[in-house]
Amino acid sequence: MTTREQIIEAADLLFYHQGYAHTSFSHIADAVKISRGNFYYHFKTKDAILDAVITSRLVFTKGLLKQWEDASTTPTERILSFVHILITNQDKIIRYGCPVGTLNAELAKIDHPFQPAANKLFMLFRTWLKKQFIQLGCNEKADDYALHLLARSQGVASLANSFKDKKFIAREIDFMGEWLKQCCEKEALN
Amino acid sequence: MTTREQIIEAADLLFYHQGYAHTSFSHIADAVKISRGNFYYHFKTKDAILDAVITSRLVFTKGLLKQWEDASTTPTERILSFVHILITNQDKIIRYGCPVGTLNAELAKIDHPFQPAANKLFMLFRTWLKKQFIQLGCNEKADDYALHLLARSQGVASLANSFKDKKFIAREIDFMGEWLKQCCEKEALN
DNA sequence: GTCTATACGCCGATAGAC
DNA sequence: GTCTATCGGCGTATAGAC
Repeated sequence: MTTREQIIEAADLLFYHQGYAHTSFSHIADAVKISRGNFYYHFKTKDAILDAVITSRLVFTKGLLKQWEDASTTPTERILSFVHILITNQDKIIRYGCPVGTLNAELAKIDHPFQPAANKLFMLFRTWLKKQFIQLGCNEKADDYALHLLARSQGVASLANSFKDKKFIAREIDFMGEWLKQCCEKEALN
Repeated sequence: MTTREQIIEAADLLFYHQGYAHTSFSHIADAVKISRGNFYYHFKTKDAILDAVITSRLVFTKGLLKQWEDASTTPTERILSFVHILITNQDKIIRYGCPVGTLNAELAKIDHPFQPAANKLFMLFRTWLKKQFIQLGCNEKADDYALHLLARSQGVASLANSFKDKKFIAREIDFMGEWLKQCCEKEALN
């Protein structure tokens, strides 16, 4: 792995764990075990690292969605794959929150020029979920439902992070499963 | 209003608008129009201001809940009062997110000793909502429903902040109203 | 209570040797 | 490509005059 890739990986993790504002060049340089001076050979500004981290996360997320796409045959199963990241990543979520949500919130708060770029991460999930709901037959409401499920997941991540409660996550996943079932039944009537 | 109170008010606003980490003594001193030196007469450390701000928000929130309690006669109406802050404060939420959620997220991320104190704000809403659901007749599920509604609100605030979308907020409020109606009907059957 | 002056460290960023 | 040395600015925090 090149030094540049190592920097992006370390910055990605530190931005998630400590937040963007709180992470300094020294933190990243220490993590990669290079000097601060060398650091500037690879990235001129802090924003340049953020840009690279967001791009890297976008690539990773596209791969993840593709993987869910290939692993399941029905849209319901695919939507449940999305919901289940709350379980898979529950320890990290309880400790650091949702990586997408917390980055967006932080950048929005300081009015950072890259907030729209970070929002593309949400957009990936939104359009992917919308596609699944269209396949379920909810044509006009597909985008509304996609945003709804995204919001529910964000809310669960946010409260799980504040209350440090795993049982709450499990309960909410059940609620989301019931809601999804209701959606399917409603569509079956039409 | 005393200088101390002015400082707390200015810090409260700045912590909400810019975040805790990003707000410096200079920012607050400028807002109150006092010198940095004078500042330290009132608060020795930055954490001391945070402590005062959290206490102030707790007092304000208790007053708000009491107000909702007095203004409505049915638990359903009271719960809807809670839901409607998303509309009342929608401009601020779109710009800065939820003041409770974003503070909790920020403090959790830097592992700040006052994160549990900030979580008391969520706890106020949780126990108040639980009380309303008990009055609705959902005894065993009251706390689950309280956390559920809190999570839904957090999710809406989070995505509204990222996508800057008012129509989304209105739609989700409708969904929450439907959900609440379903809760009532379910209890009426028992 | 309020001010100015000041200490000291960490920040992002640059210059230049190897 | 990697390093050390260094800059100017801002951060928290203190001392002491008024």
